[in-house]
Amino acid sequence: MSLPHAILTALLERPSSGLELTRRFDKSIGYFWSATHQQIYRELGRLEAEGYVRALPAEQPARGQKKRYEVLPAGRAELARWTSASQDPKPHRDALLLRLRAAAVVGTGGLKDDLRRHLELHRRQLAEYEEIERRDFPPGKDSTEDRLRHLVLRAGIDLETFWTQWLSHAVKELDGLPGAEDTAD
Amino acid sequence: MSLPHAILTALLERPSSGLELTRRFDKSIGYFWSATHQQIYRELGRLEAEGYVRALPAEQPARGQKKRYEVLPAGRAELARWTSASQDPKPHRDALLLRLRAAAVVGTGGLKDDLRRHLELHRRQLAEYEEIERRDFPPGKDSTEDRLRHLVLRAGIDLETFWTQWLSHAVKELDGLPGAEDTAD
DNA sequence: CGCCATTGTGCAACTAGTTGCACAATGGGT
DNA sequence: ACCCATTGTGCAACTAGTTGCACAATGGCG
Repeated sequence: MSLPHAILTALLERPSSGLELTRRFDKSIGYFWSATHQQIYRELGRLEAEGYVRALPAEQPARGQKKRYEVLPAGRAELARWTSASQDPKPHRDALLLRLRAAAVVGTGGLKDDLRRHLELHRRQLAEYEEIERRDFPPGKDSTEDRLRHLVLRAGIDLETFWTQWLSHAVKELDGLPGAEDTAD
Repeated sequence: MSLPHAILTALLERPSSGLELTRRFDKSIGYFWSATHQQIYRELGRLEAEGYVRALPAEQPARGQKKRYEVLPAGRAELARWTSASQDPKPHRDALLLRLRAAAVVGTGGLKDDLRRHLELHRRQLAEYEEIERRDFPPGKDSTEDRLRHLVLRAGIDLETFWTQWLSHAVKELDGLPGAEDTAD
Protein backbone atom coordinates (compact mmCIF):
# COMPACT_ATOMS: atom_id res chain seq x y z
CA MET A 1 0.00 0.00 0.00
CA SER A 2 2.65 2.52 -0.95
CA LEU A 3 1.66 3.88 -4.31
CA PRO A 4 -0.06 6.91 -2.77
CA HIS A 5 3.10 7.62 -0.79
CA ALA A 6 5.27 7.27 -3.85
CA ILE A 7 3.06 9.83 -5.55
CA LEU A 8 3.14 12.19 -2.58
CA THR A 9 6.93 12.01 -2.56
CA ALA A 10 7.12 12.73 -6.27
CA LEU A 11 4.69 15.63 -5.97
CA LEU A 12 6.62 17.13 -3.07
CA GLU A 13 9.78 16.98 -5.14
CA ARG A 14 7.86 18.82 -7.84
CA PRO A 15 4.13 19.50 -8.44
CA SER A 16 3.12 17.73 -11.63
CA SER A 17 0.30 16.62 -13.87
CA GLY A 18 -0.67 12.99 -14.23
CA LEU A 19 1.37 12.55 -17.34
CA GLU A 20 4.44 14.20 -15.87
CA LEU A 21 4.18 11.88 -12.91
CA THR A 22 3.92 8.95 -15.28
CA ARG A 23 7.12 9.99 -17.01
CA ARG A 24 8.92 10.42 -13.73
CA PHE A 25 7.75 7.00 -12.66
CA ASP A 26 9.41 5.62 -15.76
CA LYS A 27 12.64 7.05 -14.38
CA SER A 28 13.90 7.68 -10.87
CA ILE A 29 11.08 6.72 -8.53
CA GLY A 30 9.80 4.02 -10.82
CA TYR A 31 13.11 2.17 -10.52
CA PHE A 32 11.95 0.87 -7.18
CA TRP A 33 8.23 1.60 -7.30
CA SER A 34 6.79 1.26 -10.77
CA ALA A 35 3.29 2.32 -11.75
CA THR A 36 1.30 2.72 -14.94
CA HIS A 37 -0.49 5.92 -15.83
CA GLN A 38 -3.84 4.29 -15.07
CA GLN A 39 -2.79 3.53 -11.52
CA ILE A 40 -1.49 7.04 -11.13
CA TYR A 41 -4.65 8.77 -12.32
CA ARG A 42 -6.81 6.60 -10.14
CA GLU A 43 -4.62 7.23 -7.13
CA LEU A 44 -4.48 10.99 -7.76
CA GLY A 45 -8.27 10.96 -7.67
CA ARG A 46 -8.26 9.20 -4.32
CA LEU A 47 -5.58 11.44 -2.87
CA GLU A 48 -7.59 14.46 -3.90
CA ALA A 49 -10.78 13.04 -2.40
CA GLU A 50 -8.94 12.47 0.88
CA GLY A 51 -7.62 16.00 0.96
CA TYR A 52 -3.96 15.04 0.59
CA VAL A 53 -3.41 16.83 -2.70
CA ARG A 54 -5.28 19.37 -4.77
CA ALA A 55 -5.32 20.29 -8.39
CA LEU A 56 -3.86 23.70 -9.05
CA PRO A 57 -6.75 25.67 -10.54
CA ALA A 58 -6.75 25.90 -14.33
CA GLU A 59 -8.94 28.08 -16.47
CA GLN A 60 -10.41 25.21 -18.51
CA PRO A 61 -11.00 22.07 -16.44
CA ALA A 62 -12.10 20.19 -19.54
CA ARG A 63 -11.07 16.71 -20.49
CA GLY A 64 -7.84 16.78 -22.43
CA GLN A 65 -6.50 19.40 -20.09
CA LYS A 66 -3.31 19.44 -18.10
CA LYS A 67 -4.02 19.35 -14.40
CA ARG A 68 -1.14 19.97 -12.04
CA TYR A 69 -1.37 18.65 -8.52
CA GLU A 70 0.32 19.87 -5.37
CA VAL A 71 0.55 18.30 -1.93
CA LEU A 72 -1.49 19.77 0.92
CA PRO A 73 -0.25 19.87 4.54
CA ALA A 74 -2.34 16.82 5.41
CA GLY A 75 -0.60 14.92 2.61
CA ARG A 76 2.83 15.85 3.85
CA ALA A 77 1.87 14.79 7.38
CA GLU A 78 0.56 11.46 6.12
CA LEU A 79 3.77 10.86 4.20
CA ALA A 80 5.87 11.64 7.26
CA ARG A 81 3.74 9.29 9.34
CA TRP A 82 4.07 6.47 6.83
CA THR A 83 7.78 6.99 6.38
CA SER A 84 8.59 6.69 10.05
CA ALA A 85 6.13 3.90 10.85
CA SER A 86 7.71 0.49 11.24
CA GLN A 87 6.97 -1.88 8.36
CA ASP A 88 7.79 -5.51 7.81
CA PRO A 89 9.62 -6.42 4.63
CA LYS A 90 7.38 -7.97 2.00
CA PRO A 91 8.29 -11.51 1.00
CA HIS A 92 10.27 -11.70 -2.24
CA ARG A 93 8.98 -13.17 -5.44
CA ASP A 94 11.51 -13.91 -8.11
CA ALA A 95 10.34 -15.87 -11.11
CA LEU A 96 13.83 -16.40 -12.48
CA LEU A 97 15.04 -18.18 -9.35
CA LEU A 98 11.87 -20.22 -9.36
CA ARG A 99 12.46 -21.25 -12.95
CA LEU A 100 15.99 -22.28 -12.15
CA ARG A 101 14.72 -24.45 -9.37
CA ALA A 102 12.11 -25.94 -11.68
CA ALA A 103 14.86 -26.54 -14.22
CA ALA A 104 16.56 -28.80 -11.68
CA VAL A 105 13.53 -31.06 -12.07
CA VAL A 106 12.39 -30.66 -15.69
CA GLY A 107 15.63 -29.75 -17.44
CA THR A 108 17.37 -26.53 -18.38
CA GLY A 109 16.31 -26.36 -22.04
CA GLY A 110 15.51 -22.86 -23.20
CA LEU A 111 16.29 -21.30 -19.86
CA LYS A 112 19.89 -20.53 -20.70
CA ASP A 113 18.97 -18.09 -23.47
CA ASP A 114 16.67 -16.23 -21.17
CA LEU A 115 19.35 -16.01 -18.49
CA ARG A 116 21.62 -14.40 -21.05
CA ARG A 117 18.90 -11.98 -22.02
CA HIS A 118 18.33 -11.01 -18.39
CA LEU A 119 22.05 -10.55 -17.93
CA GLU A 120 22.06 -8.10 -20.80
CA LEU A 121 19.08 -6.21 -19.35
CA HIS A 122 20.74 -5.90 -15.96
CA ARG A 123 23.97 -4.71 -17.55
CA ARG A 124 22.05 -1.98 -19.32
CA GLN A 125 20.26 -0.96 -16.15
CA LEU A 126 23.55 -0.86 -14.27
CA ALA A 127 25.07 1.37 -16.93
CA GLU A 128 22.06 3.68 -16.70
CA TYR A 129 22.36 3.98 -12.93
CA GLU A 130 26.06 4.71 -13.17
CA GLU A 131 25.34 7.39 -15.71
CA ILE A 132 22.82 8.96 -13.32
CA GLU A 133 25.35 8.81 -10.52
CA ARG A 134 27.93 10.60 -12.65
CA ARG A 135 25.43 13.23 -13.72
CA ASP A 136 23.50 13.88 -10.50
CA PHE A 137 25.97 13.15 -7.74
CA PRO A 138 29.33 14.70 -8.54
CA PRO A 139 31.66 14.99 -5.53
CA GLY A 140 30.63 17.90 -3.38
CA LYS A 141 26.88 17.47 -3.77
CA ASP A 142 26.19 16.27 -0.28
CA SER A 143 23.39 18.12 1.35
CA THR A 144 21.25 15.88 3.53
CA GLU A 145 18.77 15.39 0.70
CA ASP A 146 21.54 14.52 -1.76
CA ARG A 147 23.10 12.03 0.60
CA LEU A 148 19.80 10.24 1.12
CA ARG A 149 18.98 10.12 -2.55
CA HIS A 150 22.48 8.97 -3.35
CA LEU A 151 22.06 6.18 -0.84
CA VAL A 152 18.98 5.00 -2.70
CA LEU A 153 20.81 5.10 -6.00
CA ARG A 154 23.70 3.13 -4.48
CA ALA A 155 21.24 0.41 -3.55
CA GLY A 156 20.15 0.26 -7.18
CA ILE A 157 23.72 0.12 -8.43
CA ASP A 158 24.76 -2.56 -5.96
CA LEU A 159 21.69 -4.63 -6.70
CA GLU A 160 22.29 -4.55 -10.43
CA THR A 161 25.92 -5.36 -9.81
CA PHE A 162 24.85 -8.38 -7.84
CA TRP A 163 22.51 -9.55 -10.58
CA THR A 164 25.05 -9.17 -13.38
CA GLN A 165 27.61 -11.11 -11.39
CA TRP A 166 25.23 -13.82 -10.34
CA LEU A 167 23.78 -14.20 -13.83
CA SER A 168 27.26 -14.37 -15.39
CA HIS A 169 28.09 -17.13 -12.97
CA ALA A 170 24.81 -18.91 -13.61
CA VAL A 171 25.29 -18.82 -17.38
CA LYS A 172 28.79 -20.21 -17.00
CA GLU A 173 27.52 -22.94 -14.72
CA LEU A 174 24.73 -23.97 -17.11
CA ASP A 175 27.22 -24.10 -19.95
CA GLY A 176 29.19 -26.71 -18.06
CA LEU A 177 26.14 -28.87 -17.43
CA PRO A 178 24.88 -31.92 -19.36
CA GLY A 179 22.23 -29.63 -20.83
CA ALA A 180 18.67 -29.86 -21.93
CA GLU A 181 17.59 -33.34 -21.05
CA ASP A 182 13.87 -33.93 -20.68
CA THR A 183 13.03 -30.35 -21.60
CA ALA A 184 9.44 -31.12 -22.42
CA ASP A 185 7.43 -34.28 -22.09
CA MET B 1 1.37 -15.99 -12.65
CA SER B 2 3.87 -18.44 -11.22
CA LEU B 3 2.29 -19.84 -8.11
CA PRO B 4 0.95 -22.90 -9.95
CA HIS B 5 4.45 -23.53 -11.29
CA ALA B 6 5.99 -23.14 -7.88
CA ILE B 7 3.55 -25.75 -6.62
CA LEU B 8 4.25 -28.11 -9.52
CA THR B 9 7.97 -27.84 -8.81
CA ALA B 10 7.47 -28.58 -5.13
CA LEU B 11 5.21 -31.53 -5.89
CA LEU B 12 7.69 -32.98 -8.35
CA GLU B 13 10.37 -32.77 -5.72
CA ARG B 14 8.01 -34.64 -3.42
CA PRO B 15 4.25 -35.40 -3.56
CA SER B 16 2.64 -33.67 -0.62
CA SER B 17 -0.58 -32.62 1.04
CA GLY B 18 -1.69 -29.01 1.20
CA LEU B 19 -0.28 -28.53 4.64
CA GLU B 20 3.04 -30.12 3.79
CA LEU B 21 3.30 -27.80 0.82
CA THR B 22 2.53 -24.88 3.09
CA ARG B 23 5.36 -25.85 5.41
CA ARG B 24 7.77 -26.23 2.54
CA PHE B 25 6.75 -22.83 1.24
CA ASP B 26 7.77 -21.43 4.60
CA LYS B 27 11.22 -22.77 3.88
CA SER B 28 13.14 -23.37 0.68
CA ILE B 29 10.79 -22.48 -2.16
CA GLY B 30 9.04 -19.79 -0.17
CA TYR B 31 12.32 -17.88 0.15
CA PHE B 32 11.78 -16.62 -3.36
CA TRP B 33 8.12 -17.43 -3.94
CA SER B 34 6.04 -17.10 -0.81
CA ALA B 35 2.45 -18.25 -0.51
CA THR B 36 -0.09 -18.71 2.24
CA HIS B 37 -1.97 -21.95 2.79
CA GLN B 38 -5.13 -20.38 1.41
CA GLN B 39 -3.45 -19.60 -1.87
CA ILE B 40 -2.02 -23.08 -2.02
CA TYR B 41 -5.30 -24.88 -1.44
CA ARG B 42 -7.07 -22.75 -3.99
CA GLU B 43 -4.35 -23.34 -6.53
CA LEU B 44 -4.26 -27.09 -5.89
CA GLY B 45 -7.96 -27.15 -6.70
CA ARG B 46 -7.34 -25.37 -9.99
CA LEU B 47 -4.39 -27.56 -10.90
CA GLU B 48 -6.49 -30.62 -10.25
CA ALA B 49 -9.37 -29.26 -12.35
CA GLU B 50 -6.96 -28.64 -15.22
CA GLY B 51 -5.56 -32.14 -15.03
CA TYR B 52 -2.06 -31.10 -13.98
CA VAL B 53 -2.10 -32.87 -10.64
CA ARG B 54 -4.27 -35.46 -8.97
CA ALA B 55 -4.99 -36.41 -5.40
CA LEU B 56 -3.60 -39.79 -4.47
CA PRO B 57 -6.67 -41.84 -3.57
CA ALA B 58 -7.42 -42.08 0.14
CA GLU B 59 -10.02 -44.25 1.82
CA GLN B 60 -11.87 -41.37 3.54
CA PRO B 61 -12.03 -38.25 1.38
CA ALA B 62 -13.72 -36.37 4.21
CA ARG B 63 -12.90 -32.90 5.35
CA GLY B 64 -10.12 -32.94 7.89
CA GLN B 65 -8.31 -35.58 5.86
CA LYS B 66 -4.82 -35.55 4.53
CA LYS B 67 -4.83 -35.44 0.75
CA ARG B 68 -1.55 -36.00 -1.02
CA TYR B 69 -1.15 -34.68 -4.53
CA GLU B 70 1.13 -35.84 -7.30
CA VAL B 71 1.97 -34.25 -10.64
CA LEU B 72 0.53 -35.76 -13.82
CA PRO B 73 2.44 -35.82 -17.12
CA ALA B 74 0.48 -32.82 -18.40
CA GLY B 75 1.60 -30.89 -15.33
CA ARG B 76 5.24 -31.73 -15.89
CA ALA B 77 4.94 -30.70 -19.52
CA GLU B 78 3.34 -27.40 -18.55
CA LEU B 79 6.12 -26.74 -16.05
CA ALA B 80 8.79 -27.47 -18.65
CA ARG B 81 7.03 -25.18 -21.11
CA TRP B 82 6.82 -22.34 -18.59
CA THR B 83 10.39 -22.78 -17.43
CA SER B 84 11.88 -22.46 -20.87
CA ALA B 85 9.55 -19.71 -22.15
CA SER B 86 11.12 -16.27 -22.25
CA GLN B 87 9.79 -13.93 -19.58
CA ASP B 88 10.43 -10.29 -18.88
CA PRO B 89 11.58 -9.35 -15.41
CA LYS B 90 8.84 -7.84 -13.27
CA PRO B 91 9.48 -4.28 -12.10
CA HIS B 92 10.79 -4.07 -8.54
CA ARG B 93 8.89 -2.64 -5.65
CA ASP B 94 10.84 -1.84 -2.55
CA ALA B 95 9.07 0.09 0.17
CA LEU B 96 12.24 0.69 2.18
CA LEU B 97 13.97 2.51 -0.65
CA LEU B 98 10.81 4.48 -1.26
CA ARG B 99 10.69 5.51 2.38
CA LEU B 100 14.28 6.61 2.27
CA ARG B 101 13.52 8.76 -0.70
CA ALA B 102 10.48 10.18 1.06
CA ALA B 103 12.69 10.85 4.07
CA ALA B 104 14.79 13.14 1.90
CA VAL B 105 11.68 15.33 1.71
CA VAL B 106 9.89 14.92 5.03
CA GLY B 107 12.77 14.07 7.37
CA THR B 108 14.36 10.88 8.65
CA GLY B 109 12.62 10.68 12.03
CA GLY B 110 11.68 7.15 13.01
CA LEU B 111 13.12 5.63 9.89
CA LYS B 112 16.51 4.94 11.41
CA ASP B 113 15.15 2.47 13.95
CA ASP B 114 13.37 0.57 11.25
CA LEU B 115 16.51 0.40 9.13
CA ARG B 116 18.29 -1.14 12.09
CA ARG B 117 15.48 -3.63 12.52
CA HIS B 118 15.63 -4.61 8.86
CA LEU B 119 19.39 -4.98 9.12
CA GLU B 120 18.89 -7.43 11.95
CA LEU B 121 16.28 -9.39 9.95
CA HIS B 122 18.56 -9.66 6.94
CA ARG B 123 21.45 -10.78 9.13
CA ARG B 124 19.30 -13.56 10.51
CA GLN B 125 18.17 -14.60 7.06
CA LEU B 126 21.75 -14.64 5.84
CA ALA B 127 22.79 -16.83 8.75
CA GLU B 128 19.93 -19.22 7.96
CA TYR B 129 20.95 -19.50 4.31
CA GLU B 130 24.55 -20.14 5.26
CA GLU B 131 23.42 -22.86 7.62
CA ILE B 132 21.44 -24.46 4.80
CA GLU B 133 24.44 -24.26 2.53
CA ARG B 134 26.61 -26.00 5.11
CA ARG B 135 24.00 -28.68 5.69
CA ASP B 136 22.73 -29.37 2.17
CA PHE B 137 25.67 -28.59 -0.07
CA PRO B 138 28.85 -30.04 1.35
CA PRO B 139 31.72 -30.26 -1.14
CA GLY B 140 31.19 -33.19 -3.46
CA LYS B 141 27.43 -32.87 -3.79
CA ASP B 142 27.42 -31.68 -7.34
CA SER B 143 24.99 -33.57 -9.47
CA THR B 144 23.26 -31.37 -12.03
CA GLU B 145 20.28 -30.95 -9.72
CA ASP B 146 22.49 -30.02 -6.80
CA ARG B 147 24.43 -27.50 -8.80
CA LEU B 148 21.25 -25.78 -9.95
CA ARG B 149 19.73 -25.69 -6.51
CA HIS B 150 22.99 -24.47 -5.05
CA LEU B 151 23.01 -21.68 -7.61
CA VAL B 152 19.60 -20.57 -6.38
CA LEU B 153 20.78 -20.64 -2.79
CA ARG B 154 23.84 -18.61 -3.73
CA ALA B 155 21.56 -15.93 -5.12
CA GLY B 156 19.79 -15.81 -1.77
CA ILE B 157 23.06 -15.60 0.15
CA ASP B 158 24.49 -12.89 -2.08
CA LEU B 159 21.28 -10.88 -1.95
CA GLU B 160 21.17 -10.97 1.83
CA THR B 161 24.84 -10.08 1.92
CA PHE B 162 24.10 -7.07 -0.23
CA TRP B 163 21.25 -5.96 2.02
CA THR B 164 23.21 -6.29 5.24
CA GLN B 165 26.07 -4.29 3.78
CA TRP B 166 23.87 -1.63 2.28
CA LEU B 167 21.77 -1.28 5.43
CA SER B 168 24.90 -1.04 7.62
CA HIS B 169 26.11 1.72 5.40
CA ALA B 170 22.72 3.45 5.40
CA VAL B 171 22.47 3.37 9.19
CA LYS B 172 25.96 4.82 9.49
CA GLU B 173 25.08 7.53 7.00
CA LEU B 174 21.88 8.50 8.80
CA ASP B 175 23.76 8.68 12.07
CA GLY B 176 26.01 11.32 10.58
CA LEU B 177 23.09 13.42 9.38
CA PRO B 178 21.42 16.44 11.03
CA GLY B 179 18.57 14.09 11.94
CA ALA B 180 14.87 14.25 12.33
CA GLU B 181 13.93 17.73 11.27
CA ASP B 182 10.38 18.28 10.12
CA THR B 183 9.35 14.70 10.85
CA ALA B 184 5.70 15.60 10.98
CA ASP B 185 4.12 18.96 10.73
C1' DC C 1 -10.25 23.68 -44.03
C1' DG C 2 -10.15 18.98 -42.73
C1' DC C 3 -7.49 14.79 -41.51
C1' DC C 4 -5.18 12.23 -38.29
C1' DA C 5 -1.17 11.21 -35.31
C1' DT C 6 0.22 12.49 -30.81
C1' DT C 7 -0.54 13.96 -26.15
C1' DG C 8 -3.14 13.69 -21.98
C1' DT C 9 -6.82 11.85 -19.15
C1' DG C 10 -9.68 8.38 -17.57
C1' DC C 11 -13.06 4.16 -16.83
C1' DA C 12 -13.98 -0.86 -16.51
C1' DA C 13 -12.90 -5.43 -16.17
C1' DC C 14 -9.76 -8.77 -14.89
C1' DT C 15 -5.97 -11.22 -12.25
C1' DA C 16 -3.19 -12.09 -8.38
C1' DG C 17 -2.44 -11.86 -3.63
C1' DT C 18 -4.02 -11.03 1.30
C1' DT C 19 -6.98 -11.24 5.33
C1' DG C 20 -10.33 -13.07 8.10
C1' DC C 21 -12.92 -16.49 9.26
C1' DA C 22 -15.03 -21.34 9.53
C1' DC C 23 -15.12 -25.99 10.53
C1' DA C 24 -13.93 -31.06 10.55
C1' DA C 25 -10.83 -34.66 12.48
C1' DT C 26 -7.44 -36.17 15.87
C1' DG C 27 -5.41 -37.09 20.11
C1' DG C 28 -3.82 -36.11 24.74
C1' DG C 29 -5.30 -34.76 29.38
C1' DT C 30 -8.93 -35.12 33.29
C1' DA D 1 -16.57 -40.22 28.18
C1' DC D 2 -15.66 -35.42 27.39
C1' DC D 3 -13.05 -31.19 26.50
C1' DC D 4 -10.32 -28.54 23.83
C1' DA D 5 -5.89 -27.52 21.62
C1' DT D 6 -3.78 -28.70 17.45
C1' DT D 7 -3.74 -30.14 12.71
C1' DG D 8 -5.58 -29.83 8.20
C1' DT D 9 -8.71 -28.00 4.75
C1' DG D 10 -11.26 -24.53 2.71
C1' DC D 11 -14.53 -20.38 1.41
C1' DA D 12 -15.47 -15.36 0.92
C1' DA D 13 -14.40 -10.78 0.77
C1' DC D 14 -11.14 -7.41 0.04
C1' DT D 15 -6.97 -4.89 -1.86
C1' DA D 16 -3.55 -3.97 -5.16
C1' DG D 17 -1.95 -4.18 -9.67
C1' DT D 18 -2.61 -5.03 -14.81
C1' DT D 19 -4.78 -4.86 -19.33
C1' DG D 20 -7.62 -3.09 -22.63
C1' DC D 21 -10.00 0.27 -24.24
C1' DA D 22 -12.14 5.11 -24.90
C1' DC D 23 -12.12 9.78 -25.91
C1' DA D 24 -10.98 14.84 -25.81
C1' DA D 25 -7.59 18.46 -27.20
C1' DT D 26 -3.68 19.92 -30.00
C1' DG D 27 -0.95 20.79 -33.82
C1' DG D 28 1.32 19.68 -38.15
C1' DC D 29 0.34 18.51 -43.02
C1' DG D 30 -2.06 17.96 -47.39
